[in-house]
Amino acid sequence: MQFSSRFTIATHILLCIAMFEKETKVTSNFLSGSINVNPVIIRNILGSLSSAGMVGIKQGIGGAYLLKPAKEITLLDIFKAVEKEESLFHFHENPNPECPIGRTIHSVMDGKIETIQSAMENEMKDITLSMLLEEAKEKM
Amino acid sequence: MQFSSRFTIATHILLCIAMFEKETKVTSNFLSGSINVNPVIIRNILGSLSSAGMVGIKQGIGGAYLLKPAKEITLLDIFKAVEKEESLFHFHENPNPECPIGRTIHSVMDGKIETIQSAMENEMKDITLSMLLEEAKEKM
DNA sequence: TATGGTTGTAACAACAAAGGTTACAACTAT
DNA sequence: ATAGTTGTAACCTTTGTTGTTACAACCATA
Repeated sequence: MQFSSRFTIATHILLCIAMFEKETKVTSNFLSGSINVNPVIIRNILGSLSSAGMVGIKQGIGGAYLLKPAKEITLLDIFKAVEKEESLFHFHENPNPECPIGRTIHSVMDGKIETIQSAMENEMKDITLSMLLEEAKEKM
Repeated sequence: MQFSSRFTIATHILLCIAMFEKETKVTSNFLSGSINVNPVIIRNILGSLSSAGMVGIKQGIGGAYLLKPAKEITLLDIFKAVEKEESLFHFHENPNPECPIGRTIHSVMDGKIETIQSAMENEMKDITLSMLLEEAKEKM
């Protein structure tokens, strides 16, 4: 099982906006061309990024723009904008309370799962859009 | 998007084996009772744990047993036994090479994704089955 | 050697999520 | 008024998860 490509697409979208918003109108069609996925999917993801307060979108005339400096947008922000699940892990729901393990597994595992998820989120929190943009520019 | 419950089920299975293998025959039916899922699903997951060298399963007579001390089985071992995907993240496949971002995004993001995944795996590597078993016993 | 409790696996089915597509009303600078 | 755009609804296909029945193969034991 993998995270959906919404996360990498959303990151790609934000990189494109950060890169091009000064010189051109960044529409869903423009983004569709760079990312190579259907413009409707772009618009949906763009909607999530907009709900999360990262981008603004110009009605009618079209075009998306950053609402925050790239330095203040982290991979965690992006991830949370497009992946709505609270927990990474799906716990089997009805362990048998008459079994000593079934009765205790939730209280044992819940904390571990939280620790694991936090480790991942902390790593994401340390990577900003501006870092990615700088790296991309170096490699062009 | 969440990981399948195979991971928590597999952990539950191993805890049950570690807890009960001395006193009773741990069959898929026995496990099914504690975990409260279909025995066939148990048998499939048990098969993955067996392929990964963590448990042995007695043909004909039935019953599963640990092949390693609980101290040497980590949550990462369990996770890898039941989740076969190499990467946690699904990357959109065909970014446009004619766009400067499309051309570079893979080389920029691949390393970040690896870092994030490693952070998670390192955390999993530090939690052993014996730790979970001790905690469970305390809470009984 | 026949039995009975197991395992391993095939073959389904139901359901949900991801990803894609077409279509179109609503919006707005020009 | 027009033309380009957004937001969204309504589909579709594919894949993965979870659950189920069925049954051949296995093996300790009576």
